[in-house]
Amino acid sequence: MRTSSEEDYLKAIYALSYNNKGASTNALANHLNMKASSITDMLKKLSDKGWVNYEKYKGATLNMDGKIIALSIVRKHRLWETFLVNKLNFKWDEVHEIAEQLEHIKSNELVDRLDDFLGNPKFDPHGDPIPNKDHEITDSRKRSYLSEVEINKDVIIIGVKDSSAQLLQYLEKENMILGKNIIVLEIHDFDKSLRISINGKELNISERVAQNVLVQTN
Amino acid sequence: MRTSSEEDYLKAIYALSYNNKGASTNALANHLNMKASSITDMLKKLSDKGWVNYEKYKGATLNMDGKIIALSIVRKHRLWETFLVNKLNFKWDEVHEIAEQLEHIKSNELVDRLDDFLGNPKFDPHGDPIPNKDHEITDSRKRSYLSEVEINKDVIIIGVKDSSAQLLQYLEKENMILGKNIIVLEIHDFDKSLRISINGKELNISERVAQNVLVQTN
DNA sequence: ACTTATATTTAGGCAAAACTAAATATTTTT
DNA sequence: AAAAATATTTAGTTTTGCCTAAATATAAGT
Repeated sequence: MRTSSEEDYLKAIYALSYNNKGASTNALANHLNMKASSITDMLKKLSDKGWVNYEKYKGATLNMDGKIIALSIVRKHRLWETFLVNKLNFKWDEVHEIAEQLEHIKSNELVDRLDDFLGNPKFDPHGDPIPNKDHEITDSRKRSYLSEVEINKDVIIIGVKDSSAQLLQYLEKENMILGKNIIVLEIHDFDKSLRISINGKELNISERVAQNVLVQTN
Repeated sequence: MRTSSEEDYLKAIYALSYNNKGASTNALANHLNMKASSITDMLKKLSDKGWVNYEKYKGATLNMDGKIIALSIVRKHRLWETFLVNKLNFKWDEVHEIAEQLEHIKSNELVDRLDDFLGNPKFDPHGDPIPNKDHEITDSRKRSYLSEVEINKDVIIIGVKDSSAQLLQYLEKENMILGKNIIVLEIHDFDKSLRISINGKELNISERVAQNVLVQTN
């Protein structure tokens, strides 16, 4: 058995691990809004429980068991977000906090039935892939940030990097919502801002925004 | 703000309070599977927080604020049970434990949207009334236990008293499920067991079972 | 009413998960 | 390579919510 708190740590380590590099104590403390000493304590515990590889001063990586748990939490989080948006008509910027709670509900049966009820979605409302029952992510889409897309290529919005309410509300206002087609018309040399076409309308957006909008390019 | 644990206590006090009589320490300890000393601790705390009237050796009652919280938890529990049965096709004996977790999810918006999504049900799958947004229970049905129904009266199953898996599975097997019509044909003097008619079929059930089946009599 | 039984509270303790402050490692800069 | 800066760990506390054991209050039986 495991606590919600332990699950949060495993998810954080998963989120902060890139290309086989582990998550550092400070990165975790920052991500989880806790003090570094609390992280050290918990990493020892997670290591004792056999979910995490931890060596003093060297950060933490997930082992197989830990990764499976982390992916099952991510799966639950993204399925619940899908439920909230698709069934209860929440906006995509309103669901994160609630899903943070729902992801800790314990019942495999529940998750799998929810998955079926939603029609076994492959992606959540933010465009992030949903791990399947076997904890695998099979995402065949070619994705990149809008800031890196070549000119005149037709792309589809599939998500955001920063999912803060501010950004999501901005996108909403500009009608840059999930599933919309976009063409990058021009990139201004001066500030790297973009002129894009969406719904036949033209629109300028900053580099900052473009760096946070995830698009499908194939 | 309040913890899940505090919510559990408030719900328990609500459940154990009959006709203006409060809940005793031991009754609460028994209901919550805890030791009496733990109950005393928490009653003091809940009293300090202004939700509970507590006097040493005299048990606890909910005040207005406490009652509203308890009813909001009951509301969430019963709405989630309805969701699990009506939307995810769980059986009514499988949902209690999951609903015990879901009832602690914090978001008024979520509860109200869930309520709408389910079509504002008045009763949960066990036949218990669901408090509305204003924490009111408006149950106009005349209900009684099957053991108390007069002979030859046509009644409808609306719930159970004991919601243990054993009983629910027994009822399922005998096809005594929610919404079914029943007529009590005879009550045997010897052991107070009942011969009933359900779906045109006749069937004997024990007094014990009849005492736990809730029916609508009007 | 007095004794026994039961219920409740008090006192002290423990584990989880956070914290602060101080000590120690590691990394970076000069 | 030494000094300074940064990162991490250790040691000791705190709060929450439970526990056990002992003390006290209330209720029941004769």
